[in-house]
Amino acid sequence: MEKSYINTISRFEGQVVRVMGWLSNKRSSGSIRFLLVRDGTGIIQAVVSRADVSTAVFELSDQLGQESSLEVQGLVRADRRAPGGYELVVSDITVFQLVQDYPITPKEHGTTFLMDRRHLWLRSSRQHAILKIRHGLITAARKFFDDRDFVLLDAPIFTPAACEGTTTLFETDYFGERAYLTQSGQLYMEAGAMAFGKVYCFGPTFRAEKSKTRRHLIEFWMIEPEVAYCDLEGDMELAEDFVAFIVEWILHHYQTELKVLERDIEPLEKVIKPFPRISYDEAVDILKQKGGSFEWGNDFGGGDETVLSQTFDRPVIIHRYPASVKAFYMKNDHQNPDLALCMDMLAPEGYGEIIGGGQREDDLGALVEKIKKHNLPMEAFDWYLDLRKYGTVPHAGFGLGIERTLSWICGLSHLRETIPFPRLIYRLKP
RNA sequence: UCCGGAGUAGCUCAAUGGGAGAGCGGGUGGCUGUUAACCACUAGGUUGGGGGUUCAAGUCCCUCCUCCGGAGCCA
Repeated sequence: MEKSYINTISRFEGQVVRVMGWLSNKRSSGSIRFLLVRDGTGIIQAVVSRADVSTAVFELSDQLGQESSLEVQGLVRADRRAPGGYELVVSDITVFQLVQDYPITPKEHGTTFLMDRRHLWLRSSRQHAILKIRHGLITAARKFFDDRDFVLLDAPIFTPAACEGTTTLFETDYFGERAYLTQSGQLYMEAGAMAFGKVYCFGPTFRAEKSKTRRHLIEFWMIEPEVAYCDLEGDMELAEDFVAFIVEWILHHYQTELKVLERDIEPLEKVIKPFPRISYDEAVDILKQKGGSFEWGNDFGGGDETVLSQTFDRPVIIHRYPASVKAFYMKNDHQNPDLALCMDMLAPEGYGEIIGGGQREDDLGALVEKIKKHNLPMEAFDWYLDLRKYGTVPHAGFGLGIERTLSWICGLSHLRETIPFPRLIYRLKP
C-alpha cells in the first residue's frame, strides 16, 4: 500500500493510502468522526464512519486527543466539504502514541504562554506559514547571489575583537583568551571580496544589547554581500535588485502562506524598481516637515524610521549619513568629508531598517586614523589593515536582517515569530 | 538602566471595598457530513509572594518577584 504525504494526496485519488502524522483537531457527529490529520506538509480530513470500520477502530478514534501520533489508512476521495478538497475515508488507524493533554488548544493563547511552548507552537498553521516563508526568503537570497556568481564564504562566529566599537558583545572564554560572538561578518567578507571579487555570508549574529522591543533579537541572521570594485551607487543598485527579487519570489511561491497570515499583498506588489533614494539631509527635511524636532547630526530613532518608511509606498534608501554617527570602516564622501558613503534601506508600512551598508574606507592612512578616533585596539585590526596594504580597491557591501525583512513581508507586529527559537533578553528557553 | 502596563481555573478574560464567575479546554452523555462544529451535565481556585489599612481586600496602601513594550542601541 502506498504511503503518501498530504501535499501530494491528489495523485492518489481513488486509491487506498497510508498517511502518517498527528491529530490536529477532531469533530464528531453521531456515528461519524472527522479527524484532522497533519503530517507537516498539510492537513487532511480523515472520515471515520461506524459503518466502515471495526468497533475497536471507531472507539479508538474517540479516545484520540490533540497531537496523538498516528497512521491513518483510507481511500482518497475528492469532496467539496473537505478542507483542502480531498479527504480520507478511513479503513484503519494505527496509534503510535495516544495524547490526552496537549497544552495548545485551538482557541486563543497569549504570546508568553505560546513562547514558553515554542517547541510545540511550531506545529500550528500560522507558525508553519511564517517559517515556510522564512525558508523561501533564504532560498531566494542565496539564489540571487548564486545567479550573480557570488561565492558563499562563511564568516567565523568567534571573533577576537569588536567589528563596531559601540555595541555590546557576548564574551566567551576561548582557552584562556577572550573571544566574542560575532556581530557581523563584514570585515571577513572584505577579505573575501579581495580574494574572490564577489562574496556573501549568511549566518547568525549576536548583540548583547538589553533591547526590549518588537524590532530586536539577541541572536538574529544576516546575509552580507561584499563586492570589490564597487562604490556606493553600485551598492544601492545591488540592494535594490536584491530586495525586489526576494519580494517577487515570495509573492510567486508563497501565496497560500501569505493568505494564512491574512497579509494584504497589495503593498508588496508595489515593491518594484526603482526605489526612492534620498540623502540624509532630505530625510531630515521630511522629518521636520512632519512636525518632528529632529536635529541634523543625530541618527534616526525608531519613531523617525517609522515616519520615514510610511512616507513612501516602497522601500526607501537613505544615503550619506553624518560620518560621526556611523562605524569606523565607512568611507567618507570626498565631496563632503562630514558625510559617510553609507546607506540604509527602510521597509515600508512603518517597518523600518532592514539593510545597512555602504562603501568601505579603502585608504590605509585614513583607516588607521578612524581606528584611533574610535578608540579601537589597533593590534586587533592588523590583518584588516593588510587588505589596504596589498591591492586595496574601492569596495562596498551591506547586511540584510533576515528576521526584520521577514517580519515586514509577513506583516507581523513582532520579530519573535520570524525565527524558530527566538533569543530575547528574557528568553533563552526553549 | 529609565518610563508605562499586566499577573484571578489548564488557556483567554470578567468581577462599585461586602456572595470568585464566563467562554474555551478536560470528563460524562447526545447527535450519520463536521468546518476553531453544536447541545446538556460535570469537575476544576492559597486571586504572583510577603506585609499593612479595614468590621470586611481579587479590589486600597507599601514592598518584592515575574512577564509585556516603549526609550536608548541597532539588522
